[in-house]
Amino acid sequence: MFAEKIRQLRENKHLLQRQVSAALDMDNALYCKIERGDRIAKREHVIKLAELLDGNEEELLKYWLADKVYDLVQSEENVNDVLNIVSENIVEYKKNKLL
Amino acid sequence: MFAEKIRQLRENKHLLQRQVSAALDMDNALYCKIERGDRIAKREHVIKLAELLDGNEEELLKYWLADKVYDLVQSEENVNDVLNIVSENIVEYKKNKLL
DNA sequence: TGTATATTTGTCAAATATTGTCAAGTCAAA
DNA sequence: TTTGACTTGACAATATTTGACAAATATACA
Repeated sequence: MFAEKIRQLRENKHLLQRQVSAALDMDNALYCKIERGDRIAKREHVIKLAELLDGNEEELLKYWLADKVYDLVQSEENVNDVLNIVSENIVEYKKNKLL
Repeated sequence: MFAEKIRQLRENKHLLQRQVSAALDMDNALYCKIERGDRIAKREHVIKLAELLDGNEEELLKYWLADKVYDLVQSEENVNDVLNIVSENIVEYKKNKLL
């Protein structure tokens, strides 16, 4: 998801992985893994990527987070049940947060 | 969410934290934190808890995971957008997983 | 009040997980 | 067959999470 998006963006700009990873001050092996989805980027990298590749930061962050969420729940049988519990209880969660 | 559930279950059985934590072979300070929601239990502990407190294991696991998901996304503005992305792409995610 | 027991909190060390680096690998184009 | 881009795997460096312990607070009750 996130991986595909940044690859698209990079290719649209005709940039090499090497160039992007240099701009992010990151080993290109690591960038490669991120772009292939076998490593998850850090939040700060997502933000830099959005800027660098002229992507929509908010959107990229959402896909990046979605990947992390999936990562967390993938082992569960009924992923949707879990997502629904979260969704239905957001307000409640926020309340408890204040304590 | 998960925290409240296990507290309920424990109180229903008239057990002390000390007793539950002993049965789980866990420091009771740690169990206390879990029951208050300031620490997240390990999966194995959730399973043992379900058994010990006569709770529904599957349900407890779902609430436990929901907490973890919320933990992950709470900083994001539109949590529901993120959850929807996951939900809508589960099939797609599973496909990519195979590679 | 004073004592005993239960729960909660803070801090630090140990365990685990994540992120980054390096060297070696594949692949395609020239 | 050399070159450049990308990929992979193993390991090192960091960061995060979990657990242990001591001390603080709360609750019950003689």
